[in-house]
Amino acid sequence: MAEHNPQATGSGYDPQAIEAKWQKRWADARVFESEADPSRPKYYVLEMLPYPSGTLHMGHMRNYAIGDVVARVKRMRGFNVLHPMGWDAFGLPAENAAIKNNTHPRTWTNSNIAEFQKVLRRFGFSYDWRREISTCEPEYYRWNQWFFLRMLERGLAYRKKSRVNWCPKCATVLANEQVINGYCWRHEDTLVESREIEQWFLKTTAYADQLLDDLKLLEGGWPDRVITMQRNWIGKSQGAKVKFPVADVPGAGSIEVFTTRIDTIYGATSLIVAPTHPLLAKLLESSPNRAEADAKLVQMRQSSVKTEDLATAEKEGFFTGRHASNPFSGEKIPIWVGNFVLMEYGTGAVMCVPAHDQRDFEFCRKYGLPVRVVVQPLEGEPLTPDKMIAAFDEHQQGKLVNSGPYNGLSPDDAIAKMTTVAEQKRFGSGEIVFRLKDWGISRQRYWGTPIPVVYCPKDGMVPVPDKDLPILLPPNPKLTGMGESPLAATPEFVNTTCPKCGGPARRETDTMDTFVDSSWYFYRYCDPHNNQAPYDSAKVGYWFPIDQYIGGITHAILHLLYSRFWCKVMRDLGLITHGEPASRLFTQGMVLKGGVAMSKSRGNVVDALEMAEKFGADTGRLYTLFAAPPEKDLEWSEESIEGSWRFLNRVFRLVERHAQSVRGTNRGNFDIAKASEKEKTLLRKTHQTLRRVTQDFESRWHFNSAIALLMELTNEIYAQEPLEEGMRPELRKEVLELLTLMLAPMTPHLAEELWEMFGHTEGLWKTSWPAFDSDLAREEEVEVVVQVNGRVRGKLKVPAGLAENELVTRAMAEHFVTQHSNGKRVVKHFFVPDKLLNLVVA
RNA sequence: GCCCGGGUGGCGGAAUGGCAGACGCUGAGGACUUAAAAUCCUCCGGGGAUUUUUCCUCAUGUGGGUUCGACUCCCACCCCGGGCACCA
Repeated sequence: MAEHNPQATGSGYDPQAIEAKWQKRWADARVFESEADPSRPKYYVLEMLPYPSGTLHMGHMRNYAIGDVVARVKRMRGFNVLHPMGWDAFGLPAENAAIKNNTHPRTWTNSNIAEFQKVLRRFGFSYDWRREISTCEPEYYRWNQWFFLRMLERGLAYRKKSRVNWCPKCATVLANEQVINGYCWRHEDTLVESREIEQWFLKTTAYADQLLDDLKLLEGGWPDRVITMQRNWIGKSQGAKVKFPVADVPGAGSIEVFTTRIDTIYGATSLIVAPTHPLLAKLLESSPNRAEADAKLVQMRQSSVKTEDLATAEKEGFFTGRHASNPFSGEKIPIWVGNFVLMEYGTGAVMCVPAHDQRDFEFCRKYGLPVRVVVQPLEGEPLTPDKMIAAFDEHQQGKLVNSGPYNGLSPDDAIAKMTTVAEQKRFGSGEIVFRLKDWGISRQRYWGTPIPVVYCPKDGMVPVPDKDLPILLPPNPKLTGMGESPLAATPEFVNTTCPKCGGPARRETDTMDTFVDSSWYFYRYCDPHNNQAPYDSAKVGYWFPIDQYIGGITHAILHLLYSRFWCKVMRDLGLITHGEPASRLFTQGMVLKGGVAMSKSRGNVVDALEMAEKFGADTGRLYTLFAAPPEKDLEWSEESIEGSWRFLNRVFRLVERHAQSVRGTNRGNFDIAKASEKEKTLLRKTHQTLRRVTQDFESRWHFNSAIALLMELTNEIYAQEPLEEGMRPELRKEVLELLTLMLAPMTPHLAEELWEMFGHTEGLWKTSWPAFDSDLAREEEVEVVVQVNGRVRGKLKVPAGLAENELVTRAMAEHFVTQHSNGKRVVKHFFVPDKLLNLVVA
C-alpha cells in the first residue's frame, strides 16, 4: 500500500474527528481525575516518567498504551484509579542543547514538555493531568533539597574526597551505576576517567542489608531478573577480615585482607595488595626492589584505568621484597602487588590461596609461587598441588588438612571456629562486605537541583535552614560545558551569607544527580501542589504502595534501586509506613526498528504523532498491543499496522450497520431457551470470548491474544451476517455491545463512539466491565479428539458432557479407530471431558 | 566464566501436559469496478499417496529421558539476546 488514505476504506470511521470529540468530553467530565477516598478500593498504576527530549516515539507510546489498558480496566472494575504523568526535566541534554543553541535549558526543556504533552493528549491516555509534575520546577526540587537536609542531619549525606568516575563528554562525575563496562552510560564511545574530587554522597550502604532482604517482599510481584540484578549489584559476601602483620618493615603495622574462606588460611602462600593500596609506599620505601617496583606500579596504575577489559586481562604482579606473617601459623609469606586486586572492594588486599581459588592459582602458576592443599574432599582422589582445584562449591564436603589444630574439621566448622579465634586474639573479625557503594550525587553541571549547603570561613560547612528553601538556580548562568560547575562561575549565586554567623560565605556549586528527582516523584503525584511538605502522609498512605509500576528494564538497577533506598529513608523519617514503593513491576519490551531500539541518534524513530495523524491513536495503541506480548521486544512494521487499522474499520462498519436497528432494546433482556441456532452460536462465542479476554486482562496481560480473540469474534459475527435474519435485536445488541466494551480499554475513543451509536446517552466510561455468563458460554455440542496410541485419528461431534464409557463405545465403533488398532485390544484409555479420548491398544 | 531470558511457517506471533501454527502481516488466485483504491471470497510449513475428495507422514534449535500423550516437564549440548564479572 503506497499511500494510506483513511477515507478510502469506504467506511465512516474517522479517527481524527472521533478522537478529538471524546478527548474533549472526557476532559469536560473530568473522567480521569481521582481523589484519595478511603471508602473505595484504590489502584495506583504508573508508567515511568519520561525524560522530555526530542520526539515522543512509538517506544514511549507502547509503554503508556500498556499502562492505559490497565488503568481503564481497573476503572471499569470499580477501582479508584490514580494514573498520573510528569516530566523528568533536569538533565544534561537540556544543558548541552542550550549551549549549542545559545538558549536557556529551561527553554529547550519546556518546549519539549509541551510537545510531549501534546502527543500524550493526542493519544487520549487517561491521565489525571491536574497532578502533572516537572522536576525542574522549584516547587518540586525544593523538596529534593529538603530531603537532602534531612539526610544530612542523619549522617546519610556526607562529603568526602574521593576518586570518581569522570566523563569527559558530560564534563561531570558519574555514579558507579552510570558506568557501563568502563564507558559512560550516555556516551557509549567515551571511556570514563578517574579523578579525585570532593563529592557529596548518599549513604545507600547504610541500607544495603534492607535493600537486599526486602527483595524477598518483591518476589512474585517483580520480574525475577530485576530482583537478581539488584541482588548481584548489592553483592553481599559473608566472610572475615584478618590482619597480617608486616614482618620486615618496623612500624608498618599490618595489612588487612578480606576473605570468605578463612578456613583456607593455612593454604595462603602469599599476600597480594592492590596497586593503589595505601600501605604500599611504606613497604617499598628502602626496599631492595624499589626502582623496579616503582616502574611496574606506574605501568599497572595506568593500565588499570581501562576497566573494560579488566576481567580478561592477564594477571600481572611483582614482589615487594617484603613479608607478612600469617596470624594463625606465624608463617612468613611474601607480599606481592597484583593488578587483579581491587582497592574498591573489601580491604584492597587478599590472601592468596592458590589451591582453592582459580585466580590465585593462575597468579601463582605464572610467578612460580607454591601451591598448598588445605582442604581435601571426603571421597575420591585426594588433591595434589599439581591438580587445579578451586573446589569452592564442594567445600562443604571436604575436611581440612595441613592446617595445624584445625585439621579434620569441615570447612564450615573451621570458618566458624577460626573466625572466633581471630576475634578473641584480636587480629580479625567476621565481616559482611557489600559490593554496593554509596551513591555519589554531586554533578558539576547547571541543570539540576542545587545542593543546599554553604561554606563559611568561620563555621565551615553549614546547612541551609529549611525556611530558606528552595535554593533557586540562578536565572542566567554561564554555560560552557567545560570544567567546573557553571554555578561556580555565577557570583550572584556563589556569594551569600552564612546562616549561622551572618558573615560572607560561599554556596555549594554542585548540583544533584537527576536520579534524585526520580527517586521519589511518584509520591509527589499524590499531593502535587503541597507547599508545606513533600506530600501529605495521609494521601500517600491511601495511594501507596504503587500497585503496578511499568517501565523499561534499563532502569532495573539505577532508578529502581535508588527509589527503593529513598522509600526506606522516608519511612525512617516517619513520613510513610511502607518499606517498598511498588508492589508489582512490569518491564515492557522495547520497540525496535531494524533490530535496534528506537533512538533519535540512530535516526530510526517512528514519530508517535505522525502515527496518530495517519491512522489515529486507537489504531496506534491497538497495534503496539497486538504485535507482540508486552514483555517482549517488538519490531516495528509499517505493513502490519494496516491490519489493526482494517480491523477497527470492520468493527466500525459492523456497528454502523446495526446500531440503528438495536436502539431502544435492552441488552440482557432475553430468554435463551427460545434462542435460534444463530443466536446461540453468537452468544456462546461472545461469552467465551469475554471469559478469556477477562482472564487475559486480569492475570496474564496477554493483550495480543485478547485482541486476536476479539478479531475472531468479529469474524464470526461477519460470518453470521445478515444478523437480522434469525436474530432478535436485543441479542444483536448483546453481542455488539460486549464486543465494544471489551475493546474499550485498548481503543477507548472508538468504543465511546460506538457506545453512543447504540443510543446510550451516558458515556461508556460510566459502564462497568461486563460479567460473562457461564451458561451462555457453555457448548451444547463438542468436538472430541480421538487418539489411538497418542496419535490423532479422528474427531467426534457429541453432546457436551457425554459420559466417558458412552464416548469410548462410540469411538470404538468408528472406522478411523478400527483401522488404526489393527485388531488389537484397547487395554487402556485416557479421557479429558469434552476434549479428548486417547485409546491405548496393544 | 557465572546468572537470567529466548529459539515454533516467508514475517510478527498463538497454544497455562491434550487437534502445533489461532489471530494478523506478506504473497497467490478470484469477485466487484471502465480502472484503481477500498471491500468481499479462496488458498498459503515440508514430503508422499489419492490428484473430485481425503488420507498418510515428517516437523516447534540438537540429542536423550519422563508420560497414554511433550512446543510445554527433566537432563545434556548448540545458537541468539540481556545482565554480572579478576568481588577475594
